Amino acid sequence: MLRKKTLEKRQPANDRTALAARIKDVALEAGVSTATVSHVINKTKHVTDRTRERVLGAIERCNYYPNAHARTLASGRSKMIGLLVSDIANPFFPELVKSFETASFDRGYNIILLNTNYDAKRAADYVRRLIELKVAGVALMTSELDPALIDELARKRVNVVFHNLGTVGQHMSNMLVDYRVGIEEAVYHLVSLGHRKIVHVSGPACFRSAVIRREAFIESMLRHLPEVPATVYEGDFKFEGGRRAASEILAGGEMPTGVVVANDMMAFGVIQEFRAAGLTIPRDVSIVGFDDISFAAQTDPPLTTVHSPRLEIGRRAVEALMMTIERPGQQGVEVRIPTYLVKRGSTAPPPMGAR
Amino acid sequence: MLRKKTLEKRQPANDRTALAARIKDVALEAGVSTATVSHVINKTKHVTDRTRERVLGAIERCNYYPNAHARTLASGRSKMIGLLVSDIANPFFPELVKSFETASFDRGYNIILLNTNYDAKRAADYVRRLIELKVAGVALMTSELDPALIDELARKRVNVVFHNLGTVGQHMSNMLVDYRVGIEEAVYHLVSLGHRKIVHVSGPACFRSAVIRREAFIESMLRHLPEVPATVYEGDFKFEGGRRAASEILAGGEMPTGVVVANDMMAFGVIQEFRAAGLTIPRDVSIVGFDDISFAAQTDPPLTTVHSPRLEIGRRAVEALMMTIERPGQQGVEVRIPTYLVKRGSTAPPPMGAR
DNA sequence: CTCGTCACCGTAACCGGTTAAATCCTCCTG
DNA sequence: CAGGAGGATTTAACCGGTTACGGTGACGAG
Repeated sequence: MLRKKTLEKRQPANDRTALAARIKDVALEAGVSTATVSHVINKTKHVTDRTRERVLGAIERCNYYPNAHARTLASGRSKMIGLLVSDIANPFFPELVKSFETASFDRGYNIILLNTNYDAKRAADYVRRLIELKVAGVALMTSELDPALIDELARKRVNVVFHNLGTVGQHMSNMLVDYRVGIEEAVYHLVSLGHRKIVHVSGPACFRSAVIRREAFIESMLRHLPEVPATVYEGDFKFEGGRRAASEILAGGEMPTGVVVANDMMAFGVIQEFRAAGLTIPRDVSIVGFDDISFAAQTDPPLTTVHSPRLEIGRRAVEALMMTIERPGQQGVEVRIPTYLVKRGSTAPPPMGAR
Repeated sequence: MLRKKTLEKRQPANDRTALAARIKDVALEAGVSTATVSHVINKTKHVTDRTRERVLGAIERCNYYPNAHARTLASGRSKMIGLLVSDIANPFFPELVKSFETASFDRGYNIILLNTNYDAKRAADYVRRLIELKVAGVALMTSELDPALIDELARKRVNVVFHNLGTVGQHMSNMLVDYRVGIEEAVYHLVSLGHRKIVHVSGPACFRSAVIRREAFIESMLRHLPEVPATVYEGDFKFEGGRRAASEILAGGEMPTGVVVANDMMAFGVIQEFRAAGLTIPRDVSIVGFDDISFAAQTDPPLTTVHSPRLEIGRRAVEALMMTIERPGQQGVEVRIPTYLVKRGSTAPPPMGAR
């Protein structure tokens, strides 16, 4: 890769244009110094109109693309953001990624997407790579994070934004998605329709989000129906888990009239299993999902579900990062994002006999 | 960002460990030159076991992370790949991205995800950024690509892999997904079930993939039912477009017994609209989708659809890129990936009266 | 004992930019 | 007309690595 010595370096700029022109070639072509070219590109110093035009013309003629690596190396500023997600194929993430990407793009940043696949070791490997890349910031939209990693990020003074995790601090922000309000609205919705036998199908206990939703459900039940014991079936956040939970419910003693499910995929599984058993939704049982994935509006019946604002999470996460990137030493922020119920067709008053 | 002069540079390594240790600090700590450290890290030259251990120890003690930018700048080799997609929220892409990411990770590459949102201007902007980043390669998994852009990539000798597009050439490969075989299987499947009145709901004519599927449908019909005119309704690749197409079909004269739909989302729309009109799937009408998105297996009835192997596309795209990255000057490859029919519950023999 | 070879390691140029500080003009003021 | 003042440019050090090339010491052969 090293260029041959003196002679070749003196070759006219246009010999290089076919390949990669360097700032030096542009400077030569424009008859100015590399510093001036740099200042024109970055608008870091005032330059005469005439000079600027000469430089811009030269850039054009050389078909010059500044080398981003040389740039960040010299300036210490990078235009890249790392985005860690657990599983991009999980319908929760694509929209989050999309809005995150859009918001980053608008600010001139590129994102490096990292899919941990729920693997903590892999997440650790990724974090190391991101540090080596000297990224401007990292968004950790996953849950499987070793505290040691977070320490490492803190030591390296990397700007970070978490998703329902770490405490905020120097260059560390947190997106606090409030699952509670959504679950509360869901339970209240069913209760005000007249339901009293309401159960919950939760996610796996190893997911923090699942636990929070579960606890929120229990709390809400206690608030609205203190005399009814809150029953919970554990699923796996997947379609099959929903089916299994539903068949457990069917096998159990008393049939509930309302089910609050911890995510939409499982809710679909529950619905399918109930249907297979001859029940009609929402006539016999009301179902509430969680997430409001894009499909939820288009199933039959359309799913009543708690909307978790993925677009907003992505956008606000970038904003939070920008805050700490642009003002180093600034304290991070805690952004609270509420969830809310979207009423559709999978809920209705309980059947007469069950009231 | 520039460090203060001479004195500070002489400070002992451990003053820097808290921040970012440089290769120089590691060399000092190990009592060797930076060249040796570099060789140990990259295994580019043989080094005594004793020396290697000293270096590794120093790296450990300094908590040293090599600067990736300095590395690519000096070596001219980058460990990043650009991945352009049209819309990550489109259910076709997440799995593709996932397998692409996994395959890249395994080879030590990081991916930069770029979402063009079907916007050619944006795609152009992205390509420019990627060139500035001197990425090792670019995967263009979108359709809205200006030929001028492709020229630019060719001029800059960037390794590229397309998705059903550009011809292969120097450092340019192509993933040729064969929609034809899948459509053919779909039509043949319906024909052998006894269907004769089969129509197609296509995607918008501005999508190349939609046009190919449409033409494949017409061809297959001509092959199997030369006496029946092939009817096509144009949709938009979205749920709503499916519904609209279905209502057109219902409004039209003769009701078909089989519908081949150009993607699954529209197929769901078609099914919903037919149901609303009192029809039962597949008793009254058989529906075949295209894509085999993960939901397809879990709807009611499960959707018979053409599987388009997204996981394989991602994996093979990375392989193709690696080929041209590792052997520069090598001709690109054309990878042909077939699609195939997955029979599920949305197809059945036509109703008796219609045979 | 001298010399060549070989294995190992260090020196220093270079990658392509940024930017503090120095230089060079031009113009204004006393 | 000398002496700044101040804006436009240039000079050159630096970012943190890689790597061609040269130097050094041990050792075997002549």
